[in-house]
Amino acid sequence: MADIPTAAISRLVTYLRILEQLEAQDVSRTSSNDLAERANVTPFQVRKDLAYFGRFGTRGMGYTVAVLKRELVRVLGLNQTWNVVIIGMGRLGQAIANYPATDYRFEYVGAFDIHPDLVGTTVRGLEVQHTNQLAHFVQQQAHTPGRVDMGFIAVPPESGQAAAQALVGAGVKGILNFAPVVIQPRTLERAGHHEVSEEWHGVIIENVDFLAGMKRLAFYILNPQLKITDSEEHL
Amino acid sequence: MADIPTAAISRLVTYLRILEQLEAQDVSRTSSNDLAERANVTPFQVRKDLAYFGRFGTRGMGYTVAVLKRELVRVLGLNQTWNVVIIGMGRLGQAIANYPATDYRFEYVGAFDIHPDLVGTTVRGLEVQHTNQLAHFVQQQAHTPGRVDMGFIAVPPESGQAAAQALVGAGVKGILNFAPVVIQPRTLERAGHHEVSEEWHGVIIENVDFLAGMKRLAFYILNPQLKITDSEEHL
DNA sequence: CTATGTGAATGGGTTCACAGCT
DNA sequence: AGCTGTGAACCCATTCACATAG
Repeated sequence: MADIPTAAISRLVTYLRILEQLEAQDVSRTSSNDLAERANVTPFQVRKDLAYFGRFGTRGMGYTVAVLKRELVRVLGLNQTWNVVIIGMGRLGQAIANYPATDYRFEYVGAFDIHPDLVGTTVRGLEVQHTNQLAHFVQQQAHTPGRVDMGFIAVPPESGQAAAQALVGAGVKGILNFAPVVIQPRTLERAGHHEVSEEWHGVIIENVDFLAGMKRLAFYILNPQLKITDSEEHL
Repeated sequence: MADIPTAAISRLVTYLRILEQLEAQDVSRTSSNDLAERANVTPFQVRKDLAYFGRFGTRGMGYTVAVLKRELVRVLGLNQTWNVVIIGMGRLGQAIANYPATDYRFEYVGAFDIHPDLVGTTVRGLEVQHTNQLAHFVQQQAHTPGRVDMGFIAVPPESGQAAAQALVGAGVKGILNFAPVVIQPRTLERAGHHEVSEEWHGVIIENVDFLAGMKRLAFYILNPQLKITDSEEHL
């Protein structure tokens, strides 16, 4: 397995969501055509995306919803538990923690903030700890079932890099960054150097930035002639 | 102006954020190299992206922060007011409405929900109205300075399409969708038909989906060999 | 000499046509 | 016959090299 377009991964997530929907409606069979229509892509795209990972259908028949769903869950790594810590428990962090139906065994195991008013409060059953406890907490959990797999950054933009640094320094390999700032995959002191420092090696950063979404939307509304039927349909 | 990669727009938003940062630090000049490093892209990319819209630099010198910032603000359409309604005032809708420093004149002018416990409450100075008032509200504001330019969808996924339909039916041309569902650019009854119905013509949909972000992150952590230095750096 | 702006080349993602099962 | 799976064609975004301006 090598060389898979990142956009394909985003689409797989969409296909999976559609399959869940179909299963909830007791639909047991589907096709590349059906999936394509529901995902707003072409049937070619659906088949190609799936082909990166295997052969999940039956020629002449289509796909079995349950089978394809199971396979996509496996491909995406959603049949295992992912333990998450959140840094920044302001309104955004709280909204994330309390978002309903975080299906697929994403478990929030730690919540951190630096604000005295928040430290000690309880959010979704977690006592908010001071961020300076993060490294200690992560190392404490390292060899237990509560091992920290990902960190979510929900702090103000000016604290984003420091939060990322704290996570990476503690050994966390995956970051979902909600702060409107570009996380530099290197230590701050070394910014300017292009070498990725050792502790940042293999760290994955995903961004979720709704302020950017607002601004893109403004642009596209002003420039509708750039007929982007999908704009960022699959982000 | 024609044929601009959608990814370029995402990057412009990033460049603008960097320019704001530089301005706040009283840095008055920059270069494609400097911007590239801060945005985690190549200098070629920066220059090409800017070239789609004009010539903003001085050869041999670089860019003036204030000038480039002003030009990007203009290009992105952020020197005008954008009036926004939010549908869905649960935790997510509230977090969005209260997010600090929604700079650049995005103004929340209406908040809607169908839940009786929420209707009538006040969020960021707005009285939450019942969603069935949406069309009336939008039409009432249509020819006033409070004209609705965009709608944000922050409802549960099963209500996403209905919320979009309500917005489009009311004449709103831009949708920022936070619900984990693919909005179909057609009326529900006509789903299955490929023609985009009249009222959906020219409607722009942008998606912000953090559940999808979590799932992509899980995949990339499991498959680090797909060395995606940027994964979805610019979404 | 420095750094932008841009036409040309490259590379990779999407589209296509059809081969391959059922 | 029907629909998947896939090598090849195509197309478009990124990369590059260099001409241009200061």
